[in-house]
Amino acid sequence: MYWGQSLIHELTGKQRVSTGISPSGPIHLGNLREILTGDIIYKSILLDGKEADFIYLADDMDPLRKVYPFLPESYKEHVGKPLRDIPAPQGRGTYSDYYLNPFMNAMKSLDVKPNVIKTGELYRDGKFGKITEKVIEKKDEIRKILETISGRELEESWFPYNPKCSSCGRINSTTATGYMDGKVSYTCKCGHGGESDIYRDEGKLPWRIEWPAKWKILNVTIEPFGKDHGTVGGSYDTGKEIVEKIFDYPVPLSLIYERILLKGKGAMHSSTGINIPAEEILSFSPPEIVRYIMARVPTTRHIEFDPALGFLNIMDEFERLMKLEQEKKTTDEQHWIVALSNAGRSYDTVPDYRHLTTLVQIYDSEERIRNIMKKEGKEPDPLILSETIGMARKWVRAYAPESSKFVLKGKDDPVDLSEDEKKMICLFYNNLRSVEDWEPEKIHECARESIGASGMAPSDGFKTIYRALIGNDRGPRLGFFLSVIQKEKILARFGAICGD
RNA sequence: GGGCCCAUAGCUCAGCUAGGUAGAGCAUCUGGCUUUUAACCAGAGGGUCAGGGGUUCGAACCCCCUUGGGCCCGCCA
Repeated sequence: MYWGQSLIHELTGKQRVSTGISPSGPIHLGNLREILTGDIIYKSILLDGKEADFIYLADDMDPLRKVYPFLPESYKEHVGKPLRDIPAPQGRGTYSDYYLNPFMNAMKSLDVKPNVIKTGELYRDGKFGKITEKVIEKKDEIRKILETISGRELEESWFPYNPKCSSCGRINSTTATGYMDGKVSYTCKCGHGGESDIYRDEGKLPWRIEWPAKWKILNVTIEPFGKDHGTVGGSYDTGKEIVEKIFDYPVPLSLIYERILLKGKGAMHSSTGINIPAEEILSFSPPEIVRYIMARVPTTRHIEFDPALGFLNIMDEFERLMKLEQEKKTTDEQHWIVALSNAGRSYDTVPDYRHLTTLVQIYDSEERIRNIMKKEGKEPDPLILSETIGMARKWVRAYAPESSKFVLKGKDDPVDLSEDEKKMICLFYNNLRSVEDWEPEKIHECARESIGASGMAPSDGFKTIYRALIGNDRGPRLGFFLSVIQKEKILARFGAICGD
């Protein structure tokens, strides 16, 4: 049974899947696993014939933790302020929106359409007010839960609500000094003191309390999260206890997902620079493949992502699977994987990516490539083709191994050939001139005959031809390769070599 | 110190929440097609399922232990 299906199979009643990412930096492929796992589960529930909805929380009330490597030193003064109160590193708007917006676009192209909720707005609208009253009322019980389960001791001055200083704007430098009628009084390290209204965005609950509070006020029933939260004594453990004992709400079903590693580099983190931003991966990978990468394996397994040849293999695997699906030969499990890889557009028009990586190295013109594919009997959706051509170009430029790249030699470029090799090339050249139909098979046959007639071993003959054309011992399948290049161009090159 | 995941053919992995004769792709070898950016077709060889113990008529699968590897674990998220 498909992993997504077995997970949700026994659930009853309407489900609400919740995910969230703190928009503190560029969102990368590793972070994408959170939201895609949520989306896969949400859609699995629907596919299983049950009711569900899907929310995404942008935690823009979270404070900036530190000056990340990608930020200017001047951001030091913003450390401790909520992300939604900090200016964007570039351009206008807020820090949180600056990183959130590109991510939203990425989500859209991945066909992930949750109900987006900004945590800051929940605070602003007083949604956390009532539950915060309860938290403060039961603060001793909560303290005990946190201390017992997480095994750490809280400071004497600990208070389950962090007021935001109305003077310096930080929420990590205040100390609560009292509570009365929905207002928390505080003093701040900046010297200021005041009151913070828990029914407004004048402070926030600490993470370990905010999380279960969100479950309760948003009626969450299932939530995926990274393994770091799932560790013993971690925030899921304490959240579970708090939500049940204090908030009287059943703990949501947990779904712990493993990390995504970059092949040969290690786990993806925004801070280490080992990562591929979401926009970047979508610049060379069709969205279906990004979904497929997450959908094909259970969440408990780590994923090693190889953007070079490994990516091409995943592409092939996916295209093969698509073909099976079209022929209705998929197993139940494969069928689910196909359904969950869908990015909201028609699959049968996704073009042959590997093929395109060769074509884009020969032609700049999209029109040309389109015509060639047409001649081969493939007619992908024009829009998708054009998009995928751009992706294949990007892949060749940025990720392809050297062995997968080539440059067609110019007519008069020098080439080092022995007498025998030259003789064979010229024989091929002469034979090629009489080839009427400029088609892969005909050309290939012509090459074989010419090599044979020259007395060279086939493998040496092909190497020689590639050397003359691209200065390399290997190249794309010869017949196909020459067929997509103008005959005159090929003849001109060989003619020049033969002194014709 | 604690937790999660992984260990199955040379390589990458499936099979483990149905316990019932060990699988796929690639690689290798044979035959066909007188190579081709990891070509295609037909076939073959290849495994002490990391090791040990337990449960069972029967274990890759369930339980315990050991070994090796990956990741996570103050606060904050």
